[in-house]
Amino acid sequence: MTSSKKPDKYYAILEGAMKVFAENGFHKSQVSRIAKEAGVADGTIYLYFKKKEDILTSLFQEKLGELVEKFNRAVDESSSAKDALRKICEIHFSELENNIHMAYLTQIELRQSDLELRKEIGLALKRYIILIENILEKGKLDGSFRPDLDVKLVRLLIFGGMDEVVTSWLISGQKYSLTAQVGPTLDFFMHGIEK
Amino acid sequence: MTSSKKPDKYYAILEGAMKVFAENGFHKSQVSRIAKEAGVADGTIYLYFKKKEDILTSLFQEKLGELVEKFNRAVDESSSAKDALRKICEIHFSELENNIHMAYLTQIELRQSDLELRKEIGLALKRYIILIENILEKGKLDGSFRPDLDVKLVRLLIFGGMDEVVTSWLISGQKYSLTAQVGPTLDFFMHGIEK
Amino acid sequence: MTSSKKPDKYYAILEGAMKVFAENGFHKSQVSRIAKEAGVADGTIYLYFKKKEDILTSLFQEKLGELVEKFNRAVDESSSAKDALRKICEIHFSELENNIHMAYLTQIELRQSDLELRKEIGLALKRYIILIENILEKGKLDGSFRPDLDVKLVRLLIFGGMDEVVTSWLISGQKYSLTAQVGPTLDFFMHGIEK
Amino acid sequence: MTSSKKPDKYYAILEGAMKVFAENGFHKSQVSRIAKEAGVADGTIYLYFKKKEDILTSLFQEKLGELVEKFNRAVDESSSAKDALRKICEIHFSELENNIHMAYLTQIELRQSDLELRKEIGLALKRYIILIENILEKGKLDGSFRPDLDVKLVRLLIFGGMDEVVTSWLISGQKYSLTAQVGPTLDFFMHGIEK
DNA sequence: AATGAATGAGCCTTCATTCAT
DNA sequence: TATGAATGAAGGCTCATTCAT
Repeated sequence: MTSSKKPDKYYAILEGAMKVFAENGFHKSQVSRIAKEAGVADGTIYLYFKKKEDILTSLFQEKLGELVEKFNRAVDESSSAKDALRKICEIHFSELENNIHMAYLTQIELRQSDLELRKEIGLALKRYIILIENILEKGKLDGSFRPDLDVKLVRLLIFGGMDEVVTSWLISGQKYSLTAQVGPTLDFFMHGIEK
Repeated sequence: MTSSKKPDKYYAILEGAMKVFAENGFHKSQVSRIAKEAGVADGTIYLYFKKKEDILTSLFQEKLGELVEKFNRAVDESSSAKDALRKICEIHFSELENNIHMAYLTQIELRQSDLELRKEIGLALKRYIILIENILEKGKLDGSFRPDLDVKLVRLLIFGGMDEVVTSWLISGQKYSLTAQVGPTLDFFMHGIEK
Repeated sequence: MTSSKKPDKYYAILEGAMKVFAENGFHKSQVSRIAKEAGVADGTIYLYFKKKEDILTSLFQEKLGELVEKFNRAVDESSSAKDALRKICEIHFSELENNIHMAYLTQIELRQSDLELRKEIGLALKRYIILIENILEKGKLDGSFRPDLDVKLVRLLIFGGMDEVVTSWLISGQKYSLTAQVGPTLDFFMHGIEK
Repeated sequence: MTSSKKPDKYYAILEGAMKVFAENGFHKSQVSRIAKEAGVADGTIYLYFKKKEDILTSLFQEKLGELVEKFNRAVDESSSAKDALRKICEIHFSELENNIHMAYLTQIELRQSDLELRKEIGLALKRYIILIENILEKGKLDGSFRPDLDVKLVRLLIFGGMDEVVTSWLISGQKYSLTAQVGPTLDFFMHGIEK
């Protein structure tokens, strides 16, 4: 836990930001609005964050940290590589389905940033991507996955596929169940489309 | 060609915008900078576009239109559903690999927009997504693809996978060949990861 | 008639301007809007008027010219100074009551101008003011008006009084009859308020 | 005093605006110029006023408020309706004669506004107009003024007359004494022009 | 640590005017 | 004369950030 000693206001600001960002998007969210939502003065925000953008990245890292914890625990408890992949997909979909603010944050707001910030976010995502990579490696080793798998590539195809499914579901207005897509998604990842 | 009769300045502005957006990102690109790049006066831009944002969406639709043309031609000439899918992936990767500005535009800039704009972009992307869907349907019909395929889901998994591969390649600094990923990508789409 | 040889478009532009100014006010009226209303191209306006402001002053002088004609004829036909003053007031009120566009122009738009333009307008108004002054002088001479009248001052008090009555009527939304005020107004001018 | 608790900067901005408006007119006065004159940053103005136009109306209401105070005190101390009317005219003329900036503001700048703003100004002026009306009513009651006086009309004739005298004096370049006009003006209001 | 009033750089957009045709 | 596409100066307003208290 890197953040265990951060003061309450730090989290209050992050919570306020999460709400305001989700409602208005990053560029249309004023710092003063976040301050009001967090119940602090405008200037106070700058005691905890250097720039407005830092709130966004901190928020992401904080939330992603929690998520990766869950992913790790699930993978540890899994009986096989295939089972681990299913758990990853289950958690990925269910966590975002059950937390719309978080979904907006990851699928919409975090994309609203320039290349530099995107790199930083990519860095934070790395832990998640590597988790998938490890599962793929394990599957290759125990013989359940193809031995010629390009793990660097496939981890992107898997992550990108899930990511797009979530974004599409979000933009559509969450009209259908996201978790119901876990089965068919896993199926595609495992067997592809060829008969 | 819906845009064949647009005056030269319209395209000059779009070209200027493409360059400026790719270099600085949408929010950090001044309209006056685009005007200078296009060789027109600031005000002239507003004879062709209502708002700054309209330049971005028009640019996207113009470029995507050209791309979809290429996709359509390739699919028409393809011998099978599998071949069509390969062509799609080939064009998707090669076009963006050979046009860095366009790649920045689609992978970075266009994501820097609020929900409303994202919906508009999603609408424009629909044509591409449906193209993929048609290929999947065709493969199901001729028996080369699994009969139980959820095309609505798989089209997203395929598009999302390719999209992520491109973004990752772009953010990494284009250190490796994107087109070299076509083979393994197709392989994953066809057979999945299970042995 | 100074304007008898002006081409049709000159008048078309003035008519268009009158309508547009009355609807939106001088500062919120675009030249292009006037051009459209007049059925000419934007640039054509500048063949007849040097600047946007010139349209306003020309319009005023043109219209005031017509009005002063009417005032002059009425005064010529009047039997006495008192009768002349009544006719002035009647025409002043009825002309504006029957021509709302003209009323907006004189009471609202023409005031929306800087000091320099105000002086020019004042100059155009001079003919009207002098008309009132002449009536006052005549009344002094024929003994029907007080011999100690300060005509330079009273002409302003009379004009200003009528002007305010019109403006008040206009701003109120023309809820009552303006011409019905002629009688009491004359009464005040003739006898004042003291018993 | 409704404004007694407004912070110093509020008044500093109003003073700056008064000067700048009087010198250049409302439309030609930049907000940044007012800020500089007031010794504050541009943005500070928007902490106290919503829009540029609000500075104008606030200025008017502040100043008119002060003036109406003076009018009220004078009327209270007056011995008769006629005396009250004289005091009104005296203050009206002398205040504007002794405060050229204020005179420009009321006679020129405040007229440079569209219908909507004019209505707002009319509303603010109401208090003054009603003051005159009350004097007229009082004079009718105590028998010193005509019993058949149309107070709603005459109050406008009186206000309009004085207003025009001030404007004319201002536009002429203040070449003569305005307060010297009080006597003859009152005379006209009391007896009219008939012998 | 906390405040929030104050700052001032920055920019999109409008629109009167011009000029090549 | 007439056009209308093109110009480009100009400025109101926002809002991330600072700093005196």
